[in-house]
Amino acid sequence: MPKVTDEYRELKRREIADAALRAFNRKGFRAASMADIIAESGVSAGAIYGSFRNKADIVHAVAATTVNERILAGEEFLGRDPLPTPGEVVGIMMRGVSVAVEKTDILVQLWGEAVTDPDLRVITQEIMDRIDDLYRRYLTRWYSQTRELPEAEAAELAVRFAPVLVSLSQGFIIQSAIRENFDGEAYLIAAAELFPL
Amino acid sequence: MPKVTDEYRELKRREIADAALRAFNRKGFRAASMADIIAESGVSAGAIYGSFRNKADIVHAVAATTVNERILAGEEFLGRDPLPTPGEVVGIMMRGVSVAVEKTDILVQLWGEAVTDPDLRVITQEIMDRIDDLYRRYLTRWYSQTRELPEAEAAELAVRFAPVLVSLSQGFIIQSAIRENFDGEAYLIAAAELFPL
DNA sequence: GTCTATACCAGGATAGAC
DNA sequence: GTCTATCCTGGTATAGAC
Repeated sequence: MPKVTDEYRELKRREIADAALRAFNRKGFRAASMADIIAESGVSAGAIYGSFRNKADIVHAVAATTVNERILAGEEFLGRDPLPTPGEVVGIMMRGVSVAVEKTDILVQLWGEAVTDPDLRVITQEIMDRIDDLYRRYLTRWYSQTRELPEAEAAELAVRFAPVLVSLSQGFIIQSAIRENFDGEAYLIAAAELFPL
Repeated sequence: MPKVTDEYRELKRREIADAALRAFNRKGFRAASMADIIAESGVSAGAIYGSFRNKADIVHAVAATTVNERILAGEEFLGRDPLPTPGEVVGIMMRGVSVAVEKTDILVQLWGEAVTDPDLRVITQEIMDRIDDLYRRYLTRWYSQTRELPEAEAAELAVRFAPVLVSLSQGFIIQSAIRENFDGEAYLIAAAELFPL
C-alpha cells in the first residue's frame, strides 16, 4: 500500500546514483568518498543510508544502469547489415564506453578494488560476463556469415574468441588510462587486422 | 667513506622489499598495510622509514626487481630457434608472471591505484613500456622470419602490434583475477590463433 | 524521512628516547 | 640506526533530535 513511498524511494535512489557517477568521474572511483557523493547529491549523510546500505550498494546501482545502457547500445550493431568487423565492434564499444563514463579510468579502479572486495567482485564479474555474452552473440553471426559455417560451429568459435575480444577491450582501457603516449586509434586498427575476413 | 653503511643500507632495503612482496601476496597489494610489511619484515615502524621514504617507495623497489627478472627471463625466448609463436610468447610470459608474483591479482590492484597515484603511475607506465618493448623486439624477429620482410617493415609492424600483445596479456591477468570460470588455457590457444604464420 | 553531530576505526608517518 | 608510543588525517557509518 505504500505506493507513493516506493516510487519516491526509487526516484531518490536514481538521483543519488547519478550524483555518485558524477562524483566518480570528477574525483576517481576510489577517491570519491561518501562525503563527496553526499555533497554532490545534496542529501545529508543520514539520509543517504536510508536509500543505500553502503558504498558498494551505490556502486552496484551505478554500474547496473551504466552497463545496461551499454549492452543495449551494443546490441544495436548485432542487427546491422553488413555486420561490422570485430575490430569495428571493439572500436564502437570503446567509443561508447568513453562517452558513458567520461573517464574510463574509473573502470580500471573498479577492477583493482574488485579483486579484494567481495561485493564489488560480484558486480564486476557480472559486467564482464555480460560483455562477453554480447561479443559471443556477435561473433556467432560474424563467423557464420564470413566463413559460412553451420550455426553450431560458428557458436563454438564464438565462445572461444569472445574472451579475446574482452581482453582487447580491457587492454585498450588500461593502456589509455596509464600509458602516456598510447595511440588508441592505431591500436584499434591493429586489433582489427587480427580478425581477417 | 661510509662503505659499510651503504652496503648495509642496500641489504636492508632488499630484505624489506622481499618482506613487502610476501605481504602483498598474502593480503593483497592495497590491503597490505605498513603494519603488515613491518610485521613481515621484522623491523620496527620507525626503522622502515630509514630505508624507504614511504609506501610507494617500497612498491617501486619491489616492482623494479620483479620486472627486471621478468624482462630478463622473457629475453631468453628472443634467442630461441625456432622462434616461438606470438601465442606461445604470451603464454610463456603469463606462466612466468604467475610464478613470480604468485597472485597476479596484485597487478590488477597496482593498475587500479596507478591511475590516481602519480608515483605509482610512473612506475606502472615504465613497466608497461618495458613489456611493450620486449614484445616489439620479439615481433620484429617474428615478422621478418615468417613473412620474410625487410628489417624496416618488420619493425614497423612490430611497433603496431606490440600493444596488442600487451592487451592480450593484461586481459589474461584481469580475467584470471576476476572471472570465476575463466579458462586460461583455452584463452591462450585462441589468442595464439590470431597470429597466423 | 531527514538533518547535524559525532563515534569509531584504520592507516601512514613521526617524535623522542636509547 | 633503531625502537616504542603516539599523533593525525580521512573515511564510513550511526545516534538521536526534529
